[in-house]
Amino acid sequence: MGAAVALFLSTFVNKVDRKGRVSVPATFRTVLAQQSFSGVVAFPSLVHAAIEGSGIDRFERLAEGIDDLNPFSDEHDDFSKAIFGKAHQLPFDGEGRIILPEALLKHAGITEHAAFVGQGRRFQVWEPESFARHESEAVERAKRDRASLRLATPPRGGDGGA
Amino acid sequence: MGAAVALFLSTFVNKVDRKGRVSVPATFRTVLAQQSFSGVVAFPSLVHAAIEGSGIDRFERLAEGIDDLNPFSDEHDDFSKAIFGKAHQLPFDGEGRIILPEALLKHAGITEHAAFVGQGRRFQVWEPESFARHESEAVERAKRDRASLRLATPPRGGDGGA
DNA sequence: TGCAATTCCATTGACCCCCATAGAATGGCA
DNA sequence: TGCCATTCTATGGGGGTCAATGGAATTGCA
Repeated sequence: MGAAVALFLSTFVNKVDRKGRVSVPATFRTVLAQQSFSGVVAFPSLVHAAIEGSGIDRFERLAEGIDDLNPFSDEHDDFSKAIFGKAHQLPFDGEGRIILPEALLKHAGITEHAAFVGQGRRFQVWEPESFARHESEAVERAKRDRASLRLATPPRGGDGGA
Repeated sequence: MGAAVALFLSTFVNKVDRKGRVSVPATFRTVLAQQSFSGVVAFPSLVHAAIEGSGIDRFERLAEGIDDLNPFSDEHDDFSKAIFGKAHQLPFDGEGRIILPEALLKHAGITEHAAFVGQGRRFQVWEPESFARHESEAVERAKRDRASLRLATPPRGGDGGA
């Protein structure tokens, strides 16, 4: 096997069992297992009904930035509460599963299945149907914005384009 | 045991028993137990009705920082009184509990339950309901200002780490 | 000797480790 | 090229362990 790529790619839907356990996709696991904490760090997305996930390394760096810059500033205090305060360390069990805490499940509306969506350096976990809707809406928005973008472009002198 | 993570994450609400004892969350404890003093250093927050907590190491660094910068300034004097003068060293008992001093309990309005809020390199202890109110505001502000967070994160290339 | 604080012990319930199974993917071999 | 063996992933379940909590016993101090 080649060197594992440190990126989270593609989407996997796994089952949440009766105990609340979910298998983290194997390709995600190989990225996460290399880090100083063997598991996932997860917190509720500030904008979506979804869970944001990444390895601990990302958080260590974030903490450095926040703490070193200004340990007593109010803005950083807010961010700390919104992110660190709501983050959870979710260790892998022997089979590479994690347990999603009640608060996160609720925030994302997850019950039976969880969709792991790769986003490069991090990933999100969604309720599958909710994600499907979000995805199609995103496409719709893209379409619409694309149109308005054209209308918005000021008519340049010269040729109108191809 | 996995590699210990040097970050305080999540929020835990624990009970304060009749003797004033509170269990420090186990994940916090593992961070704190590695340090030169096995316990918590706590002082009243300068801005909130909450207790600021961390390990002794961070406190020592803070002391160095303050002292090195300007040992004879008024600022230094004020800081020393506001923080060092009101700080307490709270040792763990055999079960990993601490006793919060009366002054700190009163400052935070804590009676029956205490919420330990992870903030990365440090943490805060709140009265749970009081925290719930504060938290939703903090999250709102964080949402609004979240663009600036990106600026705070140090631009780091992906280091593999060992 | 009495009060307060610390240490020790006990209980409960949640979580983690171990084992087991099925299906898919991979590789080897004829 | 097709079949079989091996490996790995996803999933299910049971039991041991540890964390949180309460109370008793012991120590220290006035």
